Order: sequence, then C-alpha cells, then structure tokens
Amino acid sequence: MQSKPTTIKEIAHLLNLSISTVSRALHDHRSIGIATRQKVKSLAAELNYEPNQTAIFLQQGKTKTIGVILPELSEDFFSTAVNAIEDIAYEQNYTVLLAQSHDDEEREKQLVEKMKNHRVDGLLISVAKNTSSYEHFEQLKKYNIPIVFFDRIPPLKNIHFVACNMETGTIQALNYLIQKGHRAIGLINGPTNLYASTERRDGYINALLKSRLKFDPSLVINCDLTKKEVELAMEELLKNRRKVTAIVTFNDYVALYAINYLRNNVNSSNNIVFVSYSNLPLIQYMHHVPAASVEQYPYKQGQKATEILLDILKQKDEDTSENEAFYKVIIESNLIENLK
Amino acid sequence: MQSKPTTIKEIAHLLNLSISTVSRALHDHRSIGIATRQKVKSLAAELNYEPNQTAIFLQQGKTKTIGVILPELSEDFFSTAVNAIEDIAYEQNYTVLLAQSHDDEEREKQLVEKMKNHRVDGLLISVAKNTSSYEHFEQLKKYNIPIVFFDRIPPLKNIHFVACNMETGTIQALNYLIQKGHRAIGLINGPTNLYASTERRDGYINALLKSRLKFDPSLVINCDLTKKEVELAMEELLKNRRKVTAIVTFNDYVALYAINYLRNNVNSSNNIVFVSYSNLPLIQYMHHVPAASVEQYPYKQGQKATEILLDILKQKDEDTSENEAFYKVIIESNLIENLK
DNA sequence: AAAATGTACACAAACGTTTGATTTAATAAT
DNA sequence: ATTATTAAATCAAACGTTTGTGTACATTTT
Repeated sequence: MQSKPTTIKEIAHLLNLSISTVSRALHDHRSIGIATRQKVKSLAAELNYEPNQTAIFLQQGKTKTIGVILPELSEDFFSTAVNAIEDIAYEQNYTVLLAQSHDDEEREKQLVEKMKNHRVDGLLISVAKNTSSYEHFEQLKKYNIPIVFFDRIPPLKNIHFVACNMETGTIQALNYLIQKGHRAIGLINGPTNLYASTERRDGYINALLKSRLKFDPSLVINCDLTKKEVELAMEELLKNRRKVTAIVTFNDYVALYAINYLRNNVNSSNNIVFVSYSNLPLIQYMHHVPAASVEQYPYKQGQKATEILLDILKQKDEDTSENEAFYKVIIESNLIENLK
Repeated sequence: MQSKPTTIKEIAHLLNLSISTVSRALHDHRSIGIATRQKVKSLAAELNYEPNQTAIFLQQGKTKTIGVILPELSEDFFSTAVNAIEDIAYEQNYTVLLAQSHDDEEREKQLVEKMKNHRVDGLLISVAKNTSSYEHFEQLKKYNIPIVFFDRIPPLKNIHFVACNMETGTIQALNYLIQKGHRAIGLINGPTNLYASTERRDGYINALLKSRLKFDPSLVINCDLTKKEVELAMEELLKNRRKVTAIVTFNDYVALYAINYLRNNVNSSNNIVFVSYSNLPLIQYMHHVPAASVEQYPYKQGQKATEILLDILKQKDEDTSENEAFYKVIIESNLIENLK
C-alpha cells in the first residue's frame, strides 16, 4: 500500500470543493466557512495530507533553505560552526543544505552554482584556502541571493561577514609570551592570501613594536597548513640564528604537527613554548599542551552569521527598499591559558 | 541591476521559438535542428540561464537531495560520517540536507516530517539515543522514501542499514586485556535501548566465557554517556569488591571523562588500563591514552550508507518491480592499539 | 504522382500550490 | 422593494520545467 502522497486536489475532489477553497481552508482563511474548514481539515488529517514543499517553493520563489559551503567538515572548527548554523536555522524553520569545498576553488564554484540552482534563499560561506577569484560570489548578488561570509572572508568591499578579530588575540598572545620573557618568538602563519594570516601577522608585528622589540621577518613563516609544510617551517625556524623559545602557530593542528615534529626530530631538551589558535575541545588532553590558545568562538560565529542571514531574508520580505547596509560583525578573540 | 533569473520562456520568446523547443534544444534532443540548438545555447549562455531546480523538482517528483538526520554534529564520529556522505553525494550529483536531533526524540520526529515535506529522495538516519517509538520511520515507507540507517539503528525488521559489528571488536578488546593478565574488567556501557550497547555487552560476556572466566554483572554499568553519569559509573566500579584493573568504555569521550575522573579524584597510583571505541583523531595526543581503541570506521560507514541509498534510488528509477531485499551491511570493527 | 518516411518544430498538459479577481447567494441597510 | 454589504466559495493564472502528441513541410520510396 504505497500510496502517492495526498494532494490538495484529491481532497477537493472528494469533498466536491474547489482546489482554492481547500487551500484556503487549510490556512484558516477567513473567507471560508467554519464548517467547511473543519471538514477539510479532518479529511486532510485522515488522509495524512502533507503539503508538497517543492510545489510551494516554486510558487513562492523561496525555499526556506540556506546553503552552507565550507572547506572541511572534519575540522572541528567547522563542524562546531555548522552545529550552530543548524540550530539557529531550525529555530526559525529553515533547512540547511550542506556542502564542503575541500579547499578546492573549482569545487567551490560548482557548489555555488548548485546552490543557486537549488534556489537557496541565502548562503553562508567560509571560503576555500586558495580561492583567488571572486566572481562566483559577485554573481549571486545579481540574483539577489544574500551571502554572509564567516571566518574565512574574501577581500571584497561590499559584503556581509562575521569573523573573529585575530589581531587582538594575537596581540594578547604576544604580550603573554613577552611578559614571560620570550624575545625570539616565531610565527607559523597560514597562506598569505588569507585575511586571517594578515591579521595574525599584523598583531604579531604591532605587539612587538608596542613592546619596543624589533620585528624580525625571518621569524615569520607562511605555509599551507599541511603537515609537510609545517615541518619545513619548523626546520627553518630552528635554523634561525636566534634561538627561538616560543612559537605562535596558525591553529591547533599546526601546533600538533609542530610539537610532534619536535618530539621526533629534536633532542627533547628543546623546550619551546607554543601558543595556538582555535582551542580544540580535546586540546586539554594532549601530551605537550600549547601554553595558551586564542579562542575563535566557532559556535558563536556560526550562530551570528546565521542570525544575520535570516535577518537579511526577513528584511527582504518586508521592505522593498534597497537596503545597502552591510553587516560587518567582528567577534573579539581571546587568549585562553591552558591550565596543565 | 538585479535581474530575476532568466527562464526558458524568455529565451523562447526572444528567439520566436516554443518553450518546448528551447527545453529540448538545451537537452540536445535529436528532434531539434542543429542550427536552432546552437542559437538557443548561445543565447542561454549569454543570458546566464540556469535551470530552476525547484521547477524541475516539482515536475519530476524528485529532488536529487538526500536528507541526513543525526544526533550531534559536534561529535567527531558524526561529522566524519557527514564528511563522507557529502563526498559521495557530491560525486553522484546529489545534495545533502542536514539536520541534527540532539538526541531528542521529539525533534527527530519533526525533522523526519520536514524532510518528507521537502521531498528528499531518500534519508540517512542515525537515530537518537532515546528514541523508543518508530512510527515516524515506518510512515516514510508508505511514501516510498527509502531510509538507510547507519551506526545507530532501530530494532526494526525490514530496514536497510550499515553498522559496525561492535561485538567482534569488543571480543578483540577483551582478549587483548585478558591476555595481558587482567581479570576484573569493567565495562562502562551506553543506554540499554541502544543496540550498540547490547553488542558490547554480548561481546564482553562471550569473550569472558570463551576464556572460561566468570561473568560478573556488577562490573557492567550502563549510563547515558554524559560526564556526570560516567563519573558515577567510575565511582561504582571503584567500589567493587574486586579490584578493577581494566575498563572498557563505550566510546572515547567516556574514556576521557573516566580518565579525568581518576586523575582528579583518586591517588594516581591507581593504574587502570582503558580500552575504548571510536579512535578519535586526537586521541594519540592525549595525556593518558587508552591502551587501545575499537575503530568503528565512521567515514566508511557514511560512505557505504550513502552508496546504498543512491543505489536504491537508482533501482527505483529503473525497475518498477517491487524490490523487497534489504541491505544489511556489517562493517567489522577492529581493535587498534595506541602506540604511546 | 501518390504514399510513406523523416525532419524540425509547436501545442498543451502536467507537477501541486497560492492568490487576485470574480461569482453566487444570503443578509442588512435604505 | 430596491440596493448595498457581507459571506462563502469558485475561477483561473502563475511559478518554470518536461514530455507525449500533433502538424507542416520536405524528402524519399514505389
């Protein structure tokens, strides 16, 4: 007995009513008599009627769906963010269409296309590491599909975004290390095209200058965050003419790679202090813990980004006026000491 | 210049062709002259035409979308599984609609409804911890929406599922411990209504019996996997008249809680050996590492489940015949020793 | 030269809704 | 008694596709 789902049409036919009457009855439209309303509703219930959303989507030009494109779901930061996104979306009766770019620009572009074709109402994006052209985002604007970028934001002018201010966190990190007496502090940074890398570098430099310490460019190394390049970076830092006593790493994964590299390749007397970003939940259980982490609040970022997007969508419903204000939310990062 | 998306209709009008001709031209239908095909295609490209999927969905009665409902995205096991699911879905040009039940039966039911209304082609579900009634799943069968359960499967007869055989892994774990000389081995298990709990318990008992050891029920404690209950379980195990020297824990999180409990509440001379499940990626960096973990292959499970679902969908397209075979895929778990 | 075949396109229905405009009948106002 | 008002329901268009059937014309077959 695998009946096709009941339609409004069948109900109409069964009750000798018009389709529109049934539709309105189900929506409690005042122009429908209370008696027929009841008749319709009870028959609908009996037949297990459920509105076909795809039809409604087509009719309304909205899908009550938001697309989410992010680099890697297996990264804790992003899965936590999606967690938040889904929570907020659920509260407001939206659904989440999820896809990962695997940090591949080409795939990212395809996904944007796909999301557009699916007619998502809006998009939440954290851009791929190596994305260097941004037309695929610009295009969506033409179709009036709002995007809110989070965490990894592209260098574009008129966009909505929520991100963490890594500079303040970095300054806190540097101050923390400087205060502990460290002078030769390395920075294993991310790819130069990421804004997050720029922020870390700026914070690094500014903190040094404010403490009247000299900035030594050879202590800052960019890498693509893979294990291999992190190890190369470590190699280079250890070769530096100054003895590096502390290292700031782009994120906890980089810290892991670096710490492991030390354990495996260097006489363990080498007691470098690490400060990292992200503050992964399991970090507190690690062998050699980074002394502190700059917390980036992934849940809060996901939450805020979603709230903004849903807000924009609501405004679009109400206003007709072109709203040209852009949400630019900065969440301040914070240094969190890891108690050992 | 926020033009509404181009439609097939506009193209038709612009070229003085019928809508159907344009549609067919874009699909390279052989009944359309090659000249018009070109004309249509180039104009479509020029106008940035993109088919409106919602219209196609309605027309075809399919959405090329699979729904995924799982308990907690922030759990590593599940985010890894989703990672796999999205990968496979992407390969086959499907999209993923994602939602989490937060282990709440009521929310799970609502989500199933929502997915049904969204007319997902199929569903991938890992059921909530405390789900105890299953009509919401049964209902979907009526509408011919296939479900493939993974990891947390309900006790129903005619269902598709892929799961890990925890019993063999558990037996391996017990044998490993027995061989190391342990005799009083505790088991901190999950809720009794989970099949996964039953499997662990069965494996636990069978391994003991095969080694001609007596099964002591007081060494097996069920809990709801929260930190609090895990600590209560530890308390109870430590109170046991026999001196527990090894503990098998339902998963790595439980192990974490238990190990931390020991660190904080007991004189550290207490050197209990832990064996756990899951094998989280960061486990190798932990302070006090479980000696071994039963790997459940979350990526493989997600992958397999998705492949099965897409397979079923493909069959539905081709055959009309009622296929009443049920996929029941068991992935063997494996004990993996954690080299310290 | 008539009939059969093939080519290139158009017509129109269908998918399941929502919604503005219209109709019908009953009721109230003048 | 006539007109205006209200209530209750219907009609029909629209959303953007796909697809079975129909048609006109040219080409081939006999």
